[in-house]
Amino acid sequence: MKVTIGNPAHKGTQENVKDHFSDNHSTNHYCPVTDVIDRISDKWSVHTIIMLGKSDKLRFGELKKGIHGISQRMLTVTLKHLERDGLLTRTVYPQIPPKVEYQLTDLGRSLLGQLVSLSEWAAENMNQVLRAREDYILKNE
Amino acid sequence: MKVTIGNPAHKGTQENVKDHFSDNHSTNHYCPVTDVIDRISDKWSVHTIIMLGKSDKLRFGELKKGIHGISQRMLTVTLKHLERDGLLTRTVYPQIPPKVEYQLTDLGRSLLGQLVSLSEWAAENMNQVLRAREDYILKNE
DNA sequence: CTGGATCCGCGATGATACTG
DNA sequence: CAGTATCATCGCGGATCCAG
Repeated sequence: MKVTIGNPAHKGTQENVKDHFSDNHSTNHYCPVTDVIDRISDKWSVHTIIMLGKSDKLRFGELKKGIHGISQRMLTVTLKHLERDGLLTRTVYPQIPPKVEYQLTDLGRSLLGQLVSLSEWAAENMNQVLRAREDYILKNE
Repeated sequence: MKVTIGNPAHKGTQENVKDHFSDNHSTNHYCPVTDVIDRISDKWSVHTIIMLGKSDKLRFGELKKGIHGISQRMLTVTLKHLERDGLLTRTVYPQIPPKVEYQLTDLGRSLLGQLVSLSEWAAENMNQVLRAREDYILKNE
């Protein structure tokens, strides 16, 4: 079987899948795939990165206002995680009232590229997914 | 909704981000990004898709054995979700003992491409992330 | 062999109140 | 403005038992 990949920049995909799979499941050692999944498994992280990808620098309040539905606490936690992982920088201006700006690092922007690619996939294929769900419901009743 | 098609790589990223951002946060309507995030936010889904991407067709037991750490229940739930969303097919062979085979659909394989790309990003950049974490720890003590 | 059904603990998350 | 601290909840996911 041959896997057809949309991104021509990567060759030998089948082997890569195998490699990553081996890394994931054959040992109990550190697994980069699991790690990155853990990072983006939190939807707030994804929304935050995409948000910063749009606007370069943003303040805490701007992020809170822009990311629909996020609580103050989760925004704080999310930003701390992303900063810890080197995906964004946190700049504090020592003034009253406080001002803090967040900005993607180069690393963060490279991940942004992946997430945009993923969101494009979502936009292109969501109709198929929705139709599959309808068929599934019809089939099981 | 307009989406820029083609190799996403890193060109034109800013504009695409803006489009998707508008879709995501400016309205309360259906959001494909949130939807796809919900799908891959579950690490078992990702592992399952990658697993199937490696081996074409797999039986329940083979998946269970291959995906390290997954429980029977979560594998069942995960497979049901993926089938419902049209990402894989479930083929039952009416025999005793039962035999069920799972296989990615074309849609599933196209998502596999995205996930492989993401895992490649993870493999290439995990060292930077790990170093950032160490620095973060050192900085905060 | 391939699940379905049930119970349940725990971590993630939201809400709220408070602070420099 | 930009958080911190605390509490309550709620759903994910593991364990277990059962069935076709």
